[in-house]
Amino acid sequence: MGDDGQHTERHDYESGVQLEDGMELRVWLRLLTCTNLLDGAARQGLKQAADTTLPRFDILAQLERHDGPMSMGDLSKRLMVSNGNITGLIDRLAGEGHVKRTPSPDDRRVQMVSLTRQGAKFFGGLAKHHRGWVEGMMSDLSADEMK
Amino acid sequence: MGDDGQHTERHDYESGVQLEDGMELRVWLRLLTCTNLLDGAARQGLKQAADTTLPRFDILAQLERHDGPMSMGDLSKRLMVSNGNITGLIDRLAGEGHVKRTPSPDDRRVQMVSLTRQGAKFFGGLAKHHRGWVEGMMSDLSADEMK
DNA sequence: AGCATTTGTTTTAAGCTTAAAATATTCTGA
DNA sequence: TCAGAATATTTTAAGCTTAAAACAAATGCT
Repeated sequence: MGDDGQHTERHDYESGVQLEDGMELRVWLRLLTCTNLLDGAARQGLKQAADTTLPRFDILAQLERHDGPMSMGDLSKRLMVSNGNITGLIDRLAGEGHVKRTPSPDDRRVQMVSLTRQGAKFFGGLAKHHRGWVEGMMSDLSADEMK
Repeated sequence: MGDDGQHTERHDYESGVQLEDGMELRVWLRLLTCTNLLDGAARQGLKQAADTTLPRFDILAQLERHDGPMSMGDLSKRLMVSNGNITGLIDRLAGEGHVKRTPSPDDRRVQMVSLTRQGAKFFGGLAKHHRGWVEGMMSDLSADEMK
């Protein structure tokens, strides 16, 4: 397959005429493309390793770090995504038995979410795998650069 | 590439137990969150300014830059997304009158996509607006850093 | 107490994304 | 020539995401 014939193509838009005109725009688009690629790689890894997804991983990570139940709203704020989004993700994670919902005793509007034992165990293995992957990818960053 | 990676890890014992343990993972998650936020901001801007989306913008940008029809496959490779994805996006852009499909005369499997006059005009205004936005966001990057 | 506002969650509608299956067409080698 | 492999696109099923509407419950004000 001729997948690698990109060198010739790359030449024509990085050395083009309006270099300074669209510079920021191009950086921006390139940046988006890069993060999309990394994202895709992570997604594939999680899918293959444990048949799960990045958003679910994020939620498990958040719950594990918090060490105690969190409300739907807490999760929504912490992960900075819409609350409707959290509802669906927790539905699926609960269906898999990784988390459970418990109505708050203080406020009947609130659902508290916590890791099940199974979920904690699952995340343990997952984090180990994923950490290795991320470390490999970041091996060229020093500790300072990370900050 | 492994300049100083090992050294830093070895000397991290002084700063708490799990600091080095989850560092990369945390950087990774933070990074994802950040790009999601930027992405969301861009999405909102495009939505409000022109009732369009980032993926559609990307396609228009690609078509404008290429200056001539591109096949579905070209777009798919260039934007590095699945071809099924392109199909849907082009459907919508065509519905809006911004692009048009033309069967290739050479290969009856191929659909060539090109900007309509309306699409080119639309993208003109869009790029102007979006460039301003991106420039504002990148005002703290030097030209070297962009590369 | 009673009514309006606010807050927490879910539902809905629309769009983005992928992987995999289905189609249609072209290319290739016996 | 013609069957099988490769290529280009579309379709399908599933999941993620958001904004906005709908609900439910708590809070505040009079």
